[in-house]
Amino acid sequence: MSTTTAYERQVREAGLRVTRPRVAVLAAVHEHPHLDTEEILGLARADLGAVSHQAVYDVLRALTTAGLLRRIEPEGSPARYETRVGDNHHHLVCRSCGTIVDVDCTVGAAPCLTASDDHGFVIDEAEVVFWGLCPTCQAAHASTTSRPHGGNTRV
Amino acid sequence: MSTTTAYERQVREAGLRVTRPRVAVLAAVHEHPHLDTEEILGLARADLGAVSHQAVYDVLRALTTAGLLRRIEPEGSPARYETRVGDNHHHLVCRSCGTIVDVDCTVGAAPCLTASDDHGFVIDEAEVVFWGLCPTCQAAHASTTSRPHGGNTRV
DNA sequence: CCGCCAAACTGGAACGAGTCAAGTTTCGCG
DNA sequence: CGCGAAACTTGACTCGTTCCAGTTTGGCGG
Repeated sequence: MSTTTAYERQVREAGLRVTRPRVAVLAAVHEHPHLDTEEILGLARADLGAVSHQAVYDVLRALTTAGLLRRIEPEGSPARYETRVGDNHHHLVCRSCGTIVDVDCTVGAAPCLTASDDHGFVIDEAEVVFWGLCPTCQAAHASTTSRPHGGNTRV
Repeated sequence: MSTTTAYERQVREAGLRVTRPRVAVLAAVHEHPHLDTEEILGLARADLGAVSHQAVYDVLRALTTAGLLRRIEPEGSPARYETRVGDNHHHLVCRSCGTIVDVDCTVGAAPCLTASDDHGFVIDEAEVVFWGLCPTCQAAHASTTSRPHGGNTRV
C-alpha cells in the first residue's frame, strides 16, 4: 500500500501543502459524497484520532477554493461537500429525509441555461436542484400521512 | 383610501387571521421582493412602529406555508422572500453584490425538469439558480481585478 | 542536514440567523 | 359581548460557522 495516495498528489498539485487533515478530509468526502461538515469531522477523527473543528473548516475551505471540492448547500441544510467538480451535474434532494443524489442533466446541452432575459448579467453557472421524495420516504409517507406538503408544485 | 386592502383580503382568503404585522409584512415583501428577514423587519417597524423579531419570523412562516410567499435562500445568504408564487420563474444572483432578479424560464415547458435518472424519486419541483455578475459589478470588477472567480464554469 | 518562516493547526470565544418556551394580548365566531 | 384559539411579546438558547491569538509543522534555502 502506498502511503502516497492519489489524494496526496491531488492536494500537492493544487499548490497546497500535504497534511494529514487535508488528505483525510479529501478521502472522506470522496468516499462519502454529500456529507455535512460535522459528519466529515467525524470521519476525519476516526481516521486521524484527533482533529480540531477548525482544522476541518479550514481544510474544507482551502480544498473548495482550490477546486478539489464543491460545496453545496440545499435550503435548510448545513453545507455539504462532494468531489465531483467541473462536470455538469445537479442534485436531487428528498424533502423528507434530506438525502441527496447526483443527477446528470440529460437534455444535451445545458437546458434552461439561457434565461429568457439576462438583465445584463454575465451568467457563469446555472445550478439546478430537484426536490422530491426518495423511494424510502414515499413508502413511509404512503402508509402514514396522505399528503405532507402543500401546493406550490409548479416548476 | 380603503383600509381593507388587497393584502388583507389575501391573508383572510388564505384562512389566516388578519393582523397588522401580517398585512405589513405582506405589503413590504410585495413592494420589495427578495429582501431578507431583517430588512423586512425594518420595513414592518417603519410601518407599524413596533413589531417583535419573533412576530416577523412567525408571519413569514405562516404566509409561506399558506402559499402567499415563497422563500428563497441562495447559498451564503440569509432567507429571502417574494410574493410571486405558483408561476414558473427562477432567479439570477450576482456573485459580487448578491442582487437577485427574477427570470422566467423561456424554453416552453419546464426544461431541465426531467432529470436523466430520477433514482426512484418523485420530483415535484426543479429550482434553478443562475449565478453571474450584474452590470454594476461587471463595471466595478473590470476596472479593479481582471478575473475574480476561478474555473468551474460549466453548467 | 539544519533552521527558518509562512502556512497550517489548536482551543476557545464570538456571531448571525433562526428557533423554543412561557406568558399576554387580540381576533373573530357564536 | 364574551370566550377560546390563534397570534404576539420578551428573552433565552441552539446551531453552523467564523474570528482570534497563540503554537506547531512542512518543506525550501543555506
